[in-house]
Amino acid sequence: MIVSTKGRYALRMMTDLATRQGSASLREIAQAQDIPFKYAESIMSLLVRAGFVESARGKNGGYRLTRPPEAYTLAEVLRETETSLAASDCTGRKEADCPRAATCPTLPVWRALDQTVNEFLSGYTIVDLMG
Amino acid sequence: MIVSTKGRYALRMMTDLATRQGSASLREIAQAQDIPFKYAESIMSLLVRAGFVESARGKNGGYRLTRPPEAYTLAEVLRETETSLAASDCTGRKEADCPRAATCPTLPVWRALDQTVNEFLSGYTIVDLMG
DNA sequence: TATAATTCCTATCGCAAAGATAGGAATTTA
DNA sequence: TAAATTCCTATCTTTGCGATAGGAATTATA
Repeated sequence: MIVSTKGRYALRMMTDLATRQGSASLREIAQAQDIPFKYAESIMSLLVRAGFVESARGKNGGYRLTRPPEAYTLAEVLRETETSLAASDCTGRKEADCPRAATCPTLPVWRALDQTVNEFLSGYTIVDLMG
Repeated sequence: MIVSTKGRYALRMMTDLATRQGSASLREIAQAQDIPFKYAESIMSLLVRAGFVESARGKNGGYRLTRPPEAYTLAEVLRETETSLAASDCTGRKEADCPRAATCPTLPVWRALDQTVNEFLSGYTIVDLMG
C-alpha cells in the first residue's frame, strides 16, 4: 500500500480547506469529510508541523492553508503522512541494514520504482483534487 | 510499501532457481539465499500453486522453474505474494465499500498510479535480477 | 472575569497483516 | 526400511495502522 487512510484523510482535509478559501475549525472539517474527530486532530497536527497549515487557537480559532492549493504536490503531503513512500524496505527504513546492497541486482529496480512513484505523485496538486 | 519481504524472498528464490539451471531442494535455496527455511517453504508453496515452479517430492526431490526466467515479469510474481499491489484501499480490497467512489476526484489518480506501477513492474523479468 | 470554543499534547487500545516458527504427514529414492 | 524431501495445518510475535480518551493551554466574547 502506497497511500494509507491517514494520507488520504490528510489530502481531503487540505482539499476541504482549499475549497473553503479561508479558515475552518477542525470540527467543521472532520464533520464535512466524515473523518473521526480525534484522528483528524492527530493528522492536522502533522500538517501544521510540516508548515502546510496555519492554526489559530482559542475561540473562533481554526486552520488555513499557508499556500495556494496548486502549490502542494501530492508527493510532499504524503511524505509527511506516510511512514515511508519507499517501494520496499531496501530503499526505506532498513536500507542501511542490508549487507547485499553493494552488489544486489534488485536494488536498482526498487530505486527506479521509487523515482517513478515520486515523479507521478509530484505531478498532481491539491487543485487536482478539488473536483 | 509496495514490495514486502515475502515478495522479495520470492523473487530471490526464483532467481536462485534460474541461476542453477535445473532443480534444487528448498534446503539449498533457503541456505544460499539466507532465508528462514520454514518461511521459504510457505513462500514456495505459493509459487507452486501459481504454476511458476514445479515440485518433485521425496528423496532427491526439489523445485524447478516451469518457464525460462525471461518469461516471468516482476508484476506477475508479486501479484501472487503481495496481499495487494494497489496504491490504496480505494483501488484495492475496500474498493466496493466506498460511497464516494462515483464522484471522488482522487480515485482516478490512484487508478493511474496503479497502472504506472504495474507497467513498471511488468517491464522487468527474473533475468534482470540474475546479476 | 467567567465561559465556551477551540487547538494542543500525551497516552493508550484493538485489530490485521507481516514475518516467522513448529510438528508432523505424505511421498520418493536407494 | 531409512533418509531426504515436499506438503499441510496451526500457531506465535511484532509491528504499524486506525482510532479513541482525557485533559491542558489558549483565545474571543458576553
